[in-house]
Amino acid sequence: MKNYIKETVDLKAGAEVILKGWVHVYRRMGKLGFIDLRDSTGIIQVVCVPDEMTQGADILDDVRSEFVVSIKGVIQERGVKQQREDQLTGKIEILAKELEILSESETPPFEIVNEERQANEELRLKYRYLDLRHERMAKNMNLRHQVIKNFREQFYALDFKEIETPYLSKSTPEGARDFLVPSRNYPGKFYALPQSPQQYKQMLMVAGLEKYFQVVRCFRDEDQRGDRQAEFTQIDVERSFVDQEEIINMLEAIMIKMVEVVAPDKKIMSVPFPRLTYKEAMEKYQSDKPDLRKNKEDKDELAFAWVVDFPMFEYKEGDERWGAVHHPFTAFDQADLAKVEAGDLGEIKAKQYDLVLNGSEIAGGSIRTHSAEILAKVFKALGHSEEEVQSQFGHLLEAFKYGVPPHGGIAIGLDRLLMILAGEDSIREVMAFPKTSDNRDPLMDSPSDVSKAQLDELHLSLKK
RNA sequence: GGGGUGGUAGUUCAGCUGGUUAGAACGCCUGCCUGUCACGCAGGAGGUCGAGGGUUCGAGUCCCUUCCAUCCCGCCA
Repeated sequence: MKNYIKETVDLKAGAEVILKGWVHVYRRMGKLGFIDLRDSTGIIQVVCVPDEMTQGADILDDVRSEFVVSIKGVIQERGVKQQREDQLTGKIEILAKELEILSESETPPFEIVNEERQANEELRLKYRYLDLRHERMAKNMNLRHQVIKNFREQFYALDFKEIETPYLSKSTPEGARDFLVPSRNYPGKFYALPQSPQQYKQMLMVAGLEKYFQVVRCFRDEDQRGDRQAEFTQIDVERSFVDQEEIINMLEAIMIKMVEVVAPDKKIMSVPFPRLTYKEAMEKYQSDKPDLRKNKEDKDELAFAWVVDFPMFEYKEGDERWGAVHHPFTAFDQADLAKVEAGDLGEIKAKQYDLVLNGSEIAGGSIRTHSAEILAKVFKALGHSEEEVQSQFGHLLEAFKYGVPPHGGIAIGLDRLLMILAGEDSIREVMAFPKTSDNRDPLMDSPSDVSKAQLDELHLSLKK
């Protein structure tokens, strides 16, 4: 057992403690040794005076940065001149009685103590376990934990059920490229990693769960950006018997409370969140994710805004075909059904809503079309053949024949939200093990070659 | 797929119109130091200047090729 460093501030002078952690900084003053000891909860100064030590005085010469050590000692108040107001443990220190080296460390490839100078990202990712020792990264990981914990608690309190959906799923034609997983048992067939649990959560609504949420990984095989990763995390939410207004109000309340609890120093610009139509946003800000901050330099400013009334369909110039702006399951006004049937897709508004924060889209959702009949018309308007629709969406259309509640939902882009809360410029700074901009993982060295035997088992051969 | 920027010590960088032995800071190693706190002081090690080719009396510097990194556009229902 050990005492955690943050607990030491609650103990009285003279109390005996056993601390275990990493040597953050080691200062040698002749025979004296000062160890700034770091553990997951903080940093505290340990004074090693050989005459006071019953064990380990002989290894004071051997201690180096990032060694893992165990220290038995007593808490003592610092002299008045030695007190440090800016540190949590700045008024106390540990007088070491016993020192033991539990594990040595080679000199790290970059400095852990110096936070200002960042090594290049490739190197940081290769030694991510060292990079995460940086105070800033440790803070970001803690923030990530706190935000997920807070969302979970709020959804639990609202009686939402947390249900997991499969990662081995089915390839879908719309949207981003899928990551494919070859099937061993079915030669030539593939699973796909989900771009989102969209269809599963809708079927959970058919199942009668009414309130679902999940902290879920999503996968999209597209090129990366500062705010985009091939795999990322969503807080995915779906609810039955709701309209757009109810989803918006629910998420807005959750978001406000989360900020209050987790990031109390942040200032939300306006409550309730402003609402703009897609048209207004494009006309006023030339963007469907406008940045409404007054002072863009102020990292504590949070300007949330809802963007609503998105167009249902858009013409994809590259592909020369119509596609759904959000996805084909998005609902639209019944009055526009005739236009859909006629293929007049330009002016139809979707029951879709995006939550924007400081110029980033951090959540998006819609009310879904729960009529198999209407969905079939949408697919037809988008140019999907009967067979295609049956093979890709047949299961959902089938499900909708058995008493489907009206439903809708939203998904929060957790990483982007965290990026903004942490004041980071890249989503990678709030992910423990992100990939590089070209989708590699320098730490695990993936993607990697696989053996001929593995390929054979999967009925695959590589093109030359 | 396209464009921008970059690659010099372990790390972050400087290195001018080509010119003598390629520098700084931090880190690392050795020694000194009983109140330091990113301690200090003294000394030291550490470089195929991404790689290959070319121009030149001479290339870290100019040219070509190539590799790598990074940001953006395309792409991201």
